[in-house]
Amino acid sequence: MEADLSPTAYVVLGMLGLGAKTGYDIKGIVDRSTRFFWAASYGQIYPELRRLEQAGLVKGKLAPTGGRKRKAYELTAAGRRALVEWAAAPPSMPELRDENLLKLFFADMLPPEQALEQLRMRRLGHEQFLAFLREIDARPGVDPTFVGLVLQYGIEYAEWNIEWCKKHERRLAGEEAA
Amino acid sequence: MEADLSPTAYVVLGMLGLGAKTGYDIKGIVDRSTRFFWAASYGQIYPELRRLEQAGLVKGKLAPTGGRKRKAYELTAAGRRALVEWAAAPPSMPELRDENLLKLFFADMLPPEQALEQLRMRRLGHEQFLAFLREIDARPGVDPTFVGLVLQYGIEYAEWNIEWCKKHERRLAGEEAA
DNA sequence: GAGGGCATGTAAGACGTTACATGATTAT
DNA sequence: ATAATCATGTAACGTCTTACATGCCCTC
Repeated sequence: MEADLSPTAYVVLGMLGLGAKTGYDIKGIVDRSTRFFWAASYGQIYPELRRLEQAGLVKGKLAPTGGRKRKAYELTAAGRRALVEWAAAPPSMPELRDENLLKLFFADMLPPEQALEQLRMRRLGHEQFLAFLREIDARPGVDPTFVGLVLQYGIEYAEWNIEWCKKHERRLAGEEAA
Repeated sequence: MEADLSPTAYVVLGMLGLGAKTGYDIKGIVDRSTRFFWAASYGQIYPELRRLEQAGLVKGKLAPTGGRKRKAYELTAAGRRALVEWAAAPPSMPELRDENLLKLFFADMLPPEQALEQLRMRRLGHEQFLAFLREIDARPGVDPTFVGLVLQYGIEYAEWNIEWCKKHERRLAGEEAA
């Protein structure tokens, strides 16, 4: 019905749907949840909130905490509809953006030992990432089903990557020795 | 040593390193290789080639095919150094961009059956993606080690995603029935 | 009273996509 | 002939990051 919005606009709508109130709030939740597969900065969030308000998809009211300026937003009925419509639409072909994979792709330019080292470092990156996600997972509080599912996805994805790197590290190290 | 370049600049350098000659060439190879984890359009490639030439990292010479305008590029020594330096640098924390995962994250907004349908569609997307990669894999021609490794990564990644979706489809379908 | 968290915002610039425009060559 | 492929490019627009600027509230 309405203009098509950017994925980031849906992040904003979605976070309001999950109970975020302010722009600051949204940023905080994004940083602890979606940021590893979809990040957002203040420079996007605040202007986006205003655009969405103008489009009638969210409604904000001033809700200062003492003397501290604060604007609390809510989804409107139209905003909720837009969010649901987007969430139900069929997903497109997977297309991600992984700079580290790009480095690996061009690792043939490196001497073999350094190329292998790239693989090890990729593994380390995912090990750190796994630790980060496990920490989030350990926090008390019950997540909605799919929020929890995606966190679980992140954990299993990191684990899978670690195993994948190990497997190919072994293989390449063996070939190099041979 | 030199200014820091965008990942896309390294895609251009890297493809020249792998034997691409023209901008058109680079685009074609990207579309058949890195585009699922790093895409690039003509609107980036041609201006980037000129920037890189000005920076002395690539060198182009006119090499028309008959009456058809054509400019063939090569890496300079400095260009090769810049590429190797980047490829050897430690990778950063994984940060990808997956809009479909975002939809899944917000699927709690949907009625359970439609949410489950999102999971099924994510699986279908990865099945198509797998078919696409297998076709590339079946083409004759020997890829350099890490180019082949990353293709293998794509295939295993898609397979893993398919299994992951199946597992959670079963689980959620069971819970829904219960 | 100092530091950290809460809260809002902007400006500049980098990055990237889409749509358009043009034309030669090769295969059917 | 005509469609596909080779080949180059630009302009407009949209997206996103970074760095900066501001100020209140609460805890130590």
